[in-house]
Amino acid sequence: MMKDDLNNLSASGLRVTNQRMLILDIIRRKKGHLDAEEVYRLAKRRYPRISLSTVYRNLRVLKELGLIDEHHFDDTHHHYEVKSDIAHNHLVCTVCGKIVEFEYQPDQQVLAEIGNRTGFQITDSEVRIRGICPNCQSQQSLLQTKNSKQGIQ
Amino acid sequence: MMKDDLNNLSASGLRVTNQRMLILDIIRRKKGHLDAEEVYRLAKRRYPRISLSTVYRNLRVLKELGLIDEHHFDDTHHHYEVKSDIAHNHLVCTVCGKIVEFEYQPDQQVLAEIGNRTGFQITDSEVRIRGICPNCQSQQSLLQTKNSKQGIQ
DNA sequence: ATTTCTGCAAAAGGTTTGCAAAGCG
DNA sequence: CGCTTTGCAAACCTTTTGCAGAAAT
Repeated sequence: MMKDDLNNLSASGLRVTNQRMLILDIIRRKKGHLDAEEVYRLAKRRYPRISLSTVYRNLRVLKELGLIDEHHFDDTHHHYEVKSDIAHNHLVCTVCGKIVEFEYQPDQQVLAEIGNRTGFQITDSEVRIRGICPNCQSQQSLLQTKNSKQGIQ
Repeated sequence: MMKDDLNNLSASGLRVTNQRMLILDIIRRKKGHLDAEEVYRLAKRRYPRISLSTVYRNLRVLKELGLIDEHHFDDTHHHYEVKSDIAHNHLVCTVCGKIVEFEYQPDQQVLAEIGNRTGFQITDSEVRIRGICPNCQSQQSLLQTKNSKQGIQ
């Protein structure tokens, strides 16, 4: 836990509880994108009596504090990740849902121009690429091979 | 309704029902992004006995046929729009949820390079920009003016 | 005639909330 | 001690599903 977190919290009249810090720590340590259920599962290992609603409540608090970001990659779960300064873009596998980050900064002038044209005050941007991950590609070709042997199309 | 739609549907063994065509027509006519509830509301005006579950079922069918796209901009609703060939990127207002489209094509070489590096087979990309729309900007400044007069920070 | 589709109502599944007790400052 | 936070259970809300009757091919 960093000093800044304490400042962030107390400045907002929020309290530093074990549960809160635990949840933040879990998201920080874990590379990748966790959903609420996964955070809950990991949190219980270190603090068994934590409840799922506490996880949800704190994910919201941390999001509002700007310490974490919330994404909606698919239609079922929200995903959370640490907020970072570098542009974090996402590659999403349309088969298994796997998410891989990559760095890429769209042309700033183009963004500014879009802001001007639309009147939007731009806060951040993300490039999202959809595709099929290596693992699912090989599984699909296996499946096709198997099916063609059986005469299934 | 276009001839192609009939071909698409019958080739898949699907039937051309009033409800199905109505839903497709509504999404085609409406500029912007509708959620299921809005499609339902609009559909009922033209076909009052349609049910919400029929809307959901057909949104899924049309999505699987590739006639419409589904997006997850916020944490509550799915949004649907006609599928188009040009890259359609989205500007999302973080205050009111308003969505504005814009055209912009990220550098193809860069995308290909990301595909190579990660092993993903890329199907499509989208640039998503978050910001505050003109309308919400003016409402916020109004609010600030009002609050500062009352001594609220 | 056969198969798909619809409307209704009920279920599912992720997320939120009310409340009394516990915990932080 | 006062106010926030927690755990539990119940509520919520969007989306999905089972089923019997209606509609399309």
